[in-house]
Order: sequence, then C-alpha cells, then structure tokens
Amino acid sequence: MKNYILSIFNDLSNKLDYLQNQSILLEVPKNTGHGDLSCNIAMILSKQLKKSPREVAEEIISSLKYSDNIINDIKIAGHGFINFYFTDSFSSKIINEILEQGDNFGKTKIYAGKKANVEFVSANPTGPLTVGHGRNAVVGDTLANLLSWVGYKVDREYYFNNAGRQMRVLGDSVKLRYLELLGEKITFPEDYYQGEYIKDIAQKLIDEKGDTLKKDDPDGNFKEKAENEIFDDIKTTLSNLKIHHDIFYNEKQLYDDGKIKNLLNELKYKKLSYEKDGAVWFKITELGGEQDKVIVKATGEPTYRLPDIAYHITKFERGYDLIVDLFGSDHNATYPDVLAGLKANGKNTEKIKIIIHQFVTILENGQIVKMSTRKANFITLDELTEEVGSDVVRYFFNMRDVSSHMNFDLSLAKTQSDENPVFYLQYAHARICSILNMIKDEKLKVSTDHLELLVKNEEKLLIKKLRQFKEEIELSARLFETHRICTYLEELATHFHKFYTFCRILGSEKNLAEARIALATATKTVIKNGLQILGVSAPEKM
RNA sequence: GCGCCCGUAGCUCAAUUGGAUAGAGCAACAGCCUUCUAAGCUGUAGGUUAGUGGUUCGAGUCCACUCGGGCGUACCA
Repeated sequence: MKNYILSIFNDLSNKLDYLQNQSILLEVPKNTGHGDLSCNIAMILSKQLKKSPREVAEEIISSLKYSDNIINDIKIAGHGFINFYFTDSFSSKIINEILEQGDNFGKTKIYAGKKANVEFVSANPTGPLTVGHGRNAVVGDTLANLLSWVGYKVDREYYFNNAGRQMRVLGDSVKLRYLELLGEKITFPEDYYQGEYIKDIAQKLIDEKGDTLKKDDPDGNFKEKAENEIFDDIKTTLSNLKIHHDIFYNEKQLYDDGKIKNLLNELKYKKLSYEKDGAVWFKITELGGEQDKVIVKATGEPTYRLPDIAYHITKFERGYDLIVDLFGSDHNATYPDVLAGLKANGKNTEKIKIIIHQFVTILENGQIVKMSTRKANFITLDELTEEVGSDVVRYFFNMRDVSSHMNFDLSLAKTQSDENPVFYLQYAHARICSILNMIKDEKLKVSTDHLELLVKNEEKLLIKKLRQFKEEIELSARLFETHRICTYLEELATHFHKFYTFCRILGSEKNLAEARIALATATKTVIKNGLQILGVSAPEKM
C-alpha cells in the first residue's frame, strides 16, 4: 500500500515541480486515529516554499489523484501531517494474500541471488559455552534466518583456533588432572582451567588409555582429546538451541594455505609494515588508525590480528556479498584493525557489517554472577536450556536490542518462566489452532467471500497489524535487528487476544463466522512465520 | 587518561531512525470464566526520558559538556 501512495505522488510530481526530486517518506502512525499511513512532506517543504505546512498540505492533497476503491480519506492533521485512510475492502485483501502464501508469507526476494556469511559464536574450544555466549549464539542464528527470509543465501560460520597459548594451557591442565587422578601429587596453577570438565576429560583418557600417557607431551594427546571433547560438547549445546553451523573454519588452515605468508608479504611490499624491536608492526596510522600494532611478535609468532585479517580476506574470496560478524563488546577494539587490514588489501569494507552486542549481566538471587571460563565460575548455556527450554532461551536473547546492556535474573527465569512473553505469543497460536479444530464439527470453513463483514474495531486493528509484517521483516533485516520481530509479534498477539475476547466465531452468523475464521487463520500463519524466524516453536496446544 | 556502548514508570525493556498525547510486560490496586484454552481480557495508578545547554517547524533520538554504569585500551584471543 505504500507503493500505491508513492505512485500517486510520482504522478503528481509532474504537476507540482517542487516534488520532483523529493523523496517521500511514509510511516505508520503510532496513534491509530491518524490513519494507515502518514506523510511529513508538507512540513519539510514548508520552509523552502515559504508557506505554512498546512497550506502546502492543502495544495498537495487537492492535486492528488487516487482511486476511491483504495483510499477512503486523506486528512491534514497536527502541524501538517498528511494522513491516508484506506478503505476496509482494500485493507482486508491482506487476508487473501496471507492465506495464499501460507508458510512463505513474509518472505521477499529483495536480496535474491546474493550470498551472505554470518559468523557467530566462534568461541575457542577451551570450555563449555556459558550463558554469556548465549546472546551471541541466538542472535547470530536468528540474524541468519532473517537474512534468508529477505532472499540471501546464507552460510553460518564458526571460526576457531586450536593453537596458541590458551590451548596449550588447556592441554597442560588436562595432563595435570590426568596425573592427579593416577595418584600423583601435583600443584595446579591458579591461572589454569579450574573446571570440573577438565577432570572428566582426564578420566576419559584414563578409561581409554590407562596410564600409558604419563610421559606424553601435553600438547599432543591431551590437548587433542580436550579439543574434541569440548567441541562435541559445544556442538551439542548449540544443537539443543537448534543452531547448526554450515562451516567450521580453523585458523590453522590460513597457515596451511599460505594465506598468512601472502598477507605478510603484501603488507611489506606495500610498505604498510616495518620491523622494530624484533617484531613486525602493521602501519595502521598510515590507514587512519590511532597507533601501529604488532602483527608478528619477536618470538616469530603472529598476533591474532594477522590471521583475523587473512581470515576475512577469505570471506571476500569466497564470494560473499554480505559479511556479518557478531562480536561481544570485548572485541570492540579489535575490529578496526581488521577493517584497516582489509582496506590495505583493497577490499570493499562496505560489504562487512560488524555487530557488537553488549554483555548480559547475569544475576542470581539479586547478585551479579561474574563469568570466567578459566576460573570455572560459570553457568553453562546447556544448564539454562535444560532448565527453561530452548524457546525461552531463544526468545529471551532475541527480544532486546543488541546494544542494550540487559540483565538476566536466573532465579527469575527458573521460577517465573510463565511470565516470559514467549508464552503469550505461543498461547495466541494455540488458541487459534484450538478454534480451527472446533469448527470442523460446526460445518464452517475458511472463507474470504465476506471479509466486508469484519467491521469491529478489534478486527480492523488486527488486519492492520497483519499488513505490517512484511515491512517489519524488511526493516529488521536491513537494520540487523532481531528484537523488532519480537516487538511486532507481541503487538500482533495483543490484537489477536482482544479480537478473540470480543469477536466470537461460534454462534455468529455463518458468513461473519467464516470471515473471522479467515482472519484467525491468517493471524496464525503470521505468528507461526514470525516464530519461525526466531527459531521458536509454535505449539498447537498448551 | 583515551575509545566504543548504555542511562526511559518500583523492576525488565520498547519507541517506525528527527514526528503527533513517550508505550508494553512484570509488580500494585479494582473488575471479567453456565458459550471457541483465564498462560487471556477490561480499568486504575505509576514519567522533569540521569542533568545542563545547543541545533529546528518538532529532540528520548542529533551536537557539546557534566554525572553514573558496562567493555576495551597487550609482542593475550
């Protein structure tokens, strides 16, 4: 319907030349009394035309040519808003559209033919995923869903590193626990991995190999076993949240393929690197950065920056049109270096969308729980999922803007999970399913033959809300904001519950009952599709 | 110190990217089940949008400063 208004404005621009190169912004007013769509163009042009906004609005409205079948009324309101009111018959056509498209309603082809890569989680296999990782995991997966709804072919990617210092410490930790379990006296350093899971891994090694590994290097069997066990665990945790990655990219491959070496040579050739104090420095100041950074340590080992840049170059080489990185706020200082590196490599960094999400403060009984994998002070994501279920976890992490520093009270989540808004949505869906079961016995069917009978306020508002679904998806995808889907669905469910309360189906006259069934069925489809994007189930019974 | 993020009802958070009277859910109070699921609905109460100034037709949103909180600020990742 936006398109229709834009088209009549376009026709008008031939007549009023000040509309020629003016972009027309239309929005759905908050206040339902202000119509279906609202335009602020008169206020914007008022200064330039030296007329009051209302005068400009008058002039525009009187020249607009439109069909009475589509537009019922156009009014000037407030300081000079032009409000459009659609006819009921035009508005309710959305029900037909939803019923025809079913599970596909809401999908668009805006970005059809484009490839996107969404990298998320990317935790190194040093321990189980914690509640702290939950937000990243859930939002990343949902973002991937959202992008595919607007037409992208999406790959979900997990980047990890099984070399380096942390992994060595991990291997050492397992070996010490192994020796300990075999009865040897050990001293376990404070900065080693303290978690119980390390002992479990050591025990498994004893079960499998006995004491034959006593003399082994911790970097061998111990590290490898730890990595495999932990990775299996991480994948299970993700799978419990219905998250599956398409690609697991090992940093090691960058070395094997010579990508690191190539990049190093290139930077040297372009005079963007230099040697100082035995280390190799990346000349970030040359590229507009704050200060130069070390990319190869004096020990000869690269810092994380070099592989990070090389890794992102591969994403370009792999042909993605959109590259999404989802990081926690602890990474906010690192991505500018990566972008600088990509620019140095001649890549178009516009293709990259870096999303930084803020941390979730975990509370238990009102106390802040500080999480640390190394100190084994954490609540695992698995424990949470088991406790409250995948739907609640997914909904909870999706429902807020990633830039918000959200609080998560575990005790509240466990004891009062009924109050989670996800149940409100699911309940609306279940209620509709229940009605649809019931009408089979009443010889009623879904029919759009008499949608004109839907004239009550609750019906009109529900229809209006249904109309907004597509646009909400497009906006959410464009802004990379999953929480908008939640906000929308909550509003939709509210309108449905009101409709349910005031507009009965059983007992109404047949044509009206069937029109209402059509409306309810359309609502069910939209709720289900919305929940589908969020990765939350739409139960038929509750 | 510097950089990024945040500060909205008692609590958890929205607010169509600068729009009209700042909205939901919890919690509180008062109502609604002999008819499609009461995990619902109706109503009441709750606000100087941390503060001060600025930009303009119009600011929770943009700019400056102040206060308060989170994350960074490695030859760790």
